[in-house]
This record gives sequence, structure tokens and C-alpha cells, in this order.
Amino acid sequence: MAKKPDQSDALVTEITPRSQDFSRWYLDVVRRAELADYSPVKGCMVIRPYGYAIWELIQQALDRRFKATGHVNAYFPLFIPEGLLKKEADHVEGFAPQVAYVTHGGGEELEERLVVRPTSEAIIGTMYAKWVRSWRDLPILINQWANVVRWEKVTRPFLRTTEFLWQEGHTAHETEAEAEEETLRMLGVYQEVAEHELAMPVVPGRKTDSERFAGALRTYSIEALMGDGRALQAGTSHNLGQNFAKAFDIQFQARDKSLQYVWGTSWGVSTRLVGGVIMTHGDDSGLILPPRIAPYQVVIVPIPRGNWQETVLPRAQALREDLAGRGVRVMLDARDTYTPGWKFAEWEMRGVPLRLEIGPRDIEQGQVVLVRRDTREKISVPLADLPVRVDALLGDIQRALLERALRFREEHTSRVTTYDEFIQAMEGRPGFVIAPWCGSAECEAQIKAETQATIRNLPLGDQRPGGPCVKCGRPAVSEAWFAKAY
RNA sequence: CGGGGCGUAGCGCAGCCUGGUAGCGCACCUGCCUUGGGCGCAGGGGGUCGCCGGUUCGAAUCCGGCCGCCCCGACCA
Repeated sequence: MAKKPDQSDALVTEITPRSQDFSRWYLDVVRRAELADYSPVKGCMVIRPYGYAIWELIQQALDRRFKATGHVNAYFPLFIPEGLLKKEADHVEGFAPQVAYVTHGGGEELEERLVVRPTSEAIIGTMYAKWVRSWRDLPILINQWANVVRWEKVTRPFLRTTEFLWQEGHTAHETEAEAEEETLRMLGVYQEVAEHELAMPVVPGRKTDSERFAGALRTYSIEALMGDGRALQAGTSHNLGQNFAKAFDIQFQARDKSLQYVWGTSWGVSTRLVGGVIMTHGDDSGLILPPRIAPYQVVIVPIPRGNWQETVLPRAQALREDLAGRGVRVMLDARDTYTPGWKFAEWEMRGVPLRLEIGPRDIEQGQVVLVRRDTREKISVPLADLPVRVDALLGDIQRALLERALRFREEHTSRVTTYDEFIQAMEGRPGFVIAPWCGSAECEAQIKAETQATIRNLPLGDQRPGGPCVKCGRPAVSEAWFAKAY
């Protein structure tokens, strides 16, 4: 841990203010909210139960939608023979520097090294070649939940770790059009989950060639804007064309009796999404979780007074049962070893959307006090109205977080036509800058070198760039969303 | 992998310059008292000072190497 400036008298429970050092604030939240911890393995984190619970809720939200769109889950091996990875030239070139190898097993050196999967196109492609014979075998729509390993030079909890958890969908289709449709369908699923579940607005679009997945025909992404104005790639969906089919010999006999290669897609999101949620919604008091992915949506804090264990506690327990019975994820913090004030701060740190306070005064008046995490608003609610109000408030908070994040993104997005404006926009308040682009990798690279901003993606669909390329002045082929990225 | 910073109790730090048997706050334990925004008082436990080596009568402190973490770049979900 690096030294924090001047806080010899600071409480350990405090976290670095976001405005002072966003990066340190992020790490403080991860640690204090007990989302993850460093492990003895360099670059690898332990996802702690609270952090894992968030991931599980994200998983469920995704998995539901994968199944609703016709996909099934399966599992492929962690190890991939090195030779398989090498079959697709661009693929191996793209991933080779990040790959971990197993060289020994059972006390002996292996004849062929095994790659610890950085992604599974190679092993899955190999299996698809065995499974596909006829157009009747298509499409194959498989997803797997797995861990992958990429030897990153710089790591940060959730955002970039050597090993991370993700899902990877791998599909094979009869036609190019079907593959493209699938690629965009899953991009849409990602956008829906990001916005509807994580309350994290994202910009869908197509990646430029320089940021395209190694071996893909086209890569699409969703990009989110974090609280410090930097962009986070939150998910990718690739149209693999026939590249992997040709590399792994995935052929089928078509309706016209000809032999054809399948058209492939792959798509993934990872535990990085948890980092995105932290950096989209959190504040100086810690995490703020959208209700739909909050492990606890309501925390009940009984106010101890006198013989509260006989008076207040039974009421609190009854409330817990009632809410839980209605499908609310609720936690009763009945510990007598902490004061209410301590619990308030603690559950705010952990981002619980709603706090329910109940004490002798409330019982007398037949009410409870609800406190919103996002606005800190205190609301007295008659007991009879509680379930309805809780439900409504959770919905309100979910919406308010999305709206707030959307407003933040709008305030931090500018549209420019000249390079001077571009530089000014990037130097001032960071965020997205939309500008016309000629399509050349040279301009893209120069802009990156000069401003650190990269093209996050290009908007989908037909669009008319509002002028010539912001960098070189040649005719523009597209508008591009630029940002400094994580 | 380049530039910079930092490793001393669970967390945050002081001590290091000028070598002499390791300290503070929080957390933790015990008791009493409190509890509607991180209660108070009293007593207490806990550290081979990141690791390895060197210098020295003696090393947290000086020297060398290694490892780890953080920040800024280049590479990436």
C-alpha cells in the first residue's frame, strides 16, 4: 500500500474522497466494502462474499437473457494445447503475449505445452468441428461461465486482473447474416443488462480495426463512462466471420449440397462489470448499488433502547420475514456489538439501497423510517404501507441511478468538429468526445499519441459525419466516440 | 516493460537522516456504561520492522540484490 497524504489522525474507516484521488477512492471502496482482497498470487484477487454476491446477481440477470434468446450453457477445458491456439494466425498473435503456459504435469515435462485459456475460441472451435455435419446441426448457441487468465502487466481489482471470471458465448451459424444478427442481438442483451440491471448507461458501437478482437471480422462493444470521466469497455460481441471455421475446419453440408464453413460469433462480459458499477454510482461514503443487483436491498437497523431485545427486535424480525416473503432481499442487522450510527455508516459503505430504522418511537407511532442511500432522504412510513413503499422506493432508486448516470454522461460528452476543439475538450472536463473520423489508423494513432484518447467505438447504423476528419481534414467515414479509457 | 513512490501489529502511520532491545491512532479482547449518524471510561493482547545477503560489538535504521503494492506511460475484458 502506498502512503496516503496527511492522514495520521484520520479514521481508518474513512475513504479517500473521489475528487482527491479517484483511483485511490476506488481501491478504498473495494477494500472497505469487502468486495475483494489481494491474494498472495500477483495480479490475482480474491472476490469476497459480498463482491461475489453482486457478481452472482449480474450472472443471473445475464443467464436469464441468454436462455431466453435460445442459448444453453456448457463447459470446456481450462487447458488448451498450444497447437490449437496457433491455428488462427491473428488470434495467436493477439493473445500470445498474454498467455500463461503449463509446461509440467505429473512431475514430467509435457510433450506439448498447454495454454491456460485466455479465451476459448480455439478449444470450442475444435469441438464444433466434431459436432457440425449438416445445416440441420446449426445454429449452435452455447455459452460458458468460466475463468480465464491473461498475463496483464498492470492489474486492478475487478477492472483488470490476471485471472478473471466471465461468460463467453460461442455460436455457429449457417449464414453470414445470421451471425451478424446474433452478434448484434447479444450486444443488445449486454446493453439491456447494463442499463436495466446495473443502471449503467452504455454506448453501443463498432470497434475500429485497431481495437478489433484478434481473429474477428468485426467487434462491437458497449462503453460506459466512469465517475472520473474515463471510459470503460463493459462488454464485447464479435462477428468472427469464417475465420475460426476455416482455422478449425468447422464445415457443414448446406441445403444446396455444397460444403460450407460456419459463420461464428463470440461475446463476453466479465467481473469487470462489478468495477463499472462501483465507478458509475459510488460516492464519498462508499458504494451505491442499484437495487436489482444489491445483495441486500434493505437493511433493517433496530434502534436499541432499554430492553429493546424484547420490544424492538421482535418487530424488526417480523418486518424482515414480511419483506423477505415478498421477495425483497433484506438483512436484519441485530448485532448488539455495534451502535446504530456505526451500522448506518457501514451499510452506506456497502451501498445498500434502503435502510430501515425501527425504534421505540416508531413503534409508538406505528411507523418506520426509511433512508435512501442515493439521496439520503429520510421518509417516515406507516407500517401498513411499508411493503408497497419499499417496492416503490427500490424502483425509484433504480431509475434515479440510471438517470443520474445518464445525465453525468451527457454533461461529459461533447461534439467537436476541429482538432483544436478536440484537444480542448480532452484537456478540460474529461469524458466522451464525438468527432468525425476519416477511417485511417494513422489519424487514430496520432490522436492517441497526442491526447491519450482512443476511439471507443463507432455508432451503429447509418450516420452522416458532421464534417471532415477532425485530425486530417479528409472526408470522414464516420463519427467516432473518443475517450481516455481504462 | 519504462519513469516515480511505498513496504514497520488487521488498517492508517511515526521512528530511519544521526545504528543501541519498536511506538501512536483506529480496529481487536475484558469490564462497566451507552445506543435515533462511526458512544464514553478503565484495563489488556498482538509486530522475527516485505524477503535474502553484507557492513557492524550491535541493523527497522547503513549498503547490495530480490519480491510485492500504488501512481503515470506503452499492452489489454
